[in-house]
Amino acid sequence: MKISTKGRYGVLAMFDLALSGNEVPVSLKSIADRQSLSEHYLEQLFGPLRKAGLVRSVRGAQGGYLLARDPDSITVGDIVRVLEGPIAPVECVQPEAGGDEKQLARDCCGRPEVCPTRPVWEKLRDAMVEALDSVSLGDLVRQARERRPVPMYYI
Amino acid sequence: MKISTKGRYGVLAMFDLALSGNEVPVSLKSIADRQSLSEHYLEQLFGPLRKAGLVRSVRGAQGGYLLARDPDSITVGDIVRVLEGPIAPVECVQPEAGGDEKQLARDCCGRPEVCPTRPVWEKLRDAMVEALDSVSLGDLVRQARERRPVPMYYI
DNA sequence: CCAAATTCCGACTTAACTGCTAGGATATCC
DNA sequence: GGATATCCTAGCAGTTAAGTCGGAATTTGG
Repeated sequence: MKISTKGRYGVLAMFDLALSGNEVPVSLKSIADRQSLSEHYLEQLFGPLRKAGLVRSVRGAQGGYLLARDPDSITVGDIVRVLEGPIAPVECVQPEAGGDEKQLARDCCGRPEVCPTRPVWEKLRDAMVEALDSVSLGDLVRQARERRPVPMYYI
Repeated sequence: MKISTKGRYGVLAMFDLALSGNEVPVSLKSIADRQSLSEHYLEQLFGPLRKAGLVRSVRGAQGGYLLARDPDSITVGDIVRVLEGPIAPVECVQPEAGGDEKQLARDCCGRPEVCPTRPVWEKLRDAMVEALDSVSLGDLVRQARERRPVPMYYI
């Protein structure tokens, strides 16, 4: 029941990007240094994030990444879905909503009748989706600024 | 973000136990047959479940397992915690409640200041705990009976 | 135009975990 | 006493997690 480092590091890196203002590109190296992550490993995460349209890249010296959208419009759920796949505690409740749920319900667990435990997993899935989609990068940035007023040189 | 087969099979097997009335012991073999699971694999799950006090065992011929408590007092969360460990999306929010949360908060992610993404994981954890603890075996049994009125021989 | 910085891409590695299976000891009912 | 069970420990093949490595392509500053 854990999310992997992909999800954790991905959210942290995206938070870092959001906190950095989004005016000039931010290099993975600087993110890796600030957040104590492996630069090479971050590369693996930003490929999918770019393809999913959550970040834009700028190649070459002084290049890096920028959020592709407003921080308030990017939820933690968006990031997790890209890096970890569909938010679902078990495969048979993966579509997350609508679609061919009805059909899935019948085949679930390889039995013809409806799986008796399915309702719990659906409830769990919905709770997870709600929790992750209700928090945006903008929210995280504002929370962080409250705790540590402004990124300034006190010392 | 998936729960493993331990959790899935465990909940299904406990549901089977609850559905079976809890008057005579139910053997793992019969559960395995009904739910299409491996008997040997179920054994691995019922050791911990017994040690955690969720089921009682009766050894010998005509033996098997019984729920140790009222089906309404055993939640899906109880079962999942035994078989999958603490319900928490990341390690640094594991205590689930109270305790030395404050202290953990500071050391989280190996940095001295508070981890900026921690609030999301706490929110997710709480949502998961609430979803899993709000459903009992009794609830599942009643739901199942509604759909398939009574376990009777129709054919 | 060159060198440094940086994204981009794919392969490789190591360790741990998952999902079983095997075999046997012990207890109990008929 | 034999069939039926739980109990316990070990092993094992396949997958995944978490990174590492090396190098190509692209851009900027000097």
